[in-house]
Amino acid sequence: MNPAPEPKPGSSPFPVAGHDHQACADAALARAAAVCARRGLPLTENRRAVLRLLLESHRPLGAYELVKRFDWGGRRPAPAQIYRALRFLESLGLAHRIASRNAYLACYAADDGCAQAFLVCDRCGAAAECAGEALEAAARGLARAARFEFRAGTLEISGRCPDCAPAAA
Amino acid sequence: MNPAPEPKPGSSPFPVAGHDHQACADAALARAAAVCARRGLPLTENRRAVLRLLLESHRPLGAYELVKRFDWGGRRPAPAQIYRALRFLESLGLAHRIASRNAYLACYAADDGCAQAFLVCDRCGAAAECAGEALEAAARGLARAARFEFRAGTLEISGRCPDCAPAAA
DNA sequence: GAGCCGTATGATACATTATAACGCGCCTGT
DNA sequence: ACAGGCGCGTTATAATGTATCATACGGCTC
Repeated sequence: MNPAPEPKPGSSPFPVAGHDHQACADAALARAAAVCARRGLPLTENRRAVLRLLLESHRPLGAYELVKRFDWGGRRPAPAQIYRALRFLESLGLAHRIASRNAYLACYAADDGCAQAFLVCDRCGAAAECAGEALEAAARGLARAARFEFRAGTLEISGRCPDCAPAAA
Repeated sequence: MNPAPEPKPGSSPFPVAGHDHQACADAALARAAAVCARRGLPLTENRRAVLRLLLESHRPLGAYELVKRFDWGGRRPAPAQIYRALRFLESLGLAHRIASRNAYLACYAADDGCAQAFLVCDRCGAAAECAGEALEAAARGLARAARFEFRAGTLEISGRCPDCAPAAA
């Protein structure tokens, strides 16, 4: 749906202006390992590899894009392989599915069970995750008003990231 | 992803307790006709039929579910037919895509360009659309904080509708 | 160590969801 | 009339996601 070129190397991946990509990815990987350890679940080579790809991209990637990028000594994994890793990562909150794009984004900060928001740039595909009390409150308020039992909520916002906003429509 | 039985005939389609389904659908169809007329776009037989199916169901339907239900004198339309109608309806805000379900829901109230929310029952598949200032404000607030140019936002909340909440997990 | 069980893997096939492409017919404006 | 645009109907195909099954590997008990 979105051929979206990789964001220009120089430009920030949009959430933060001066952003140390490598440090950010390393930290997230370490955190992921800790999360898995705490739960006694293995962060296997496959899972780690998929997470690394997501972290390196810093934007949502489709499952088949992951298949393409997965360099596995010449061969390529079957889709199921990737989906299994994604499901695992999602179940632990280490990655999120961006439903409106059929794509998956690595998680950089743990948020348990609360409504989350994703800002996805229409132009370059960059995405940021965020959450806040206001969103949480709004989501729960809407649910309560409808006598609906809230379980989880995801807000997906499309628009233009700071790098792309000035550019032509 | 969700075989979801049609909600029991007696049970309310969840947003409202005493809900006149027929009147609601008729009103929505009339409103749709008005919207199309105002824009000078034809609400053709196909489009009307698809919208009617969505309205009659009162819950999100997949495109292929619409294909199956589309009674067309014995034959069945090709998916493209349905997708065209859906795209048209969506572009006019007469239907919405529920990305997390790959399904489409008829719209019962016009909301232009603001953040919308959908409450979708995990169990029976019933769905309600709602919107509110709090959500709108939260969405715009998150975007502003990230220096992100807001275009549109959709909040999809999963949980249990009033009919299903009391039922076992 | 031998057998057993649970989980993750690797592979094939398949299901589901969505779009591309093309020609036809209908309407509309001139 | 007739040219152009649009929606339709159709075929084919792309993109996305799952089911299934056999295997491998690690930990456990005996």
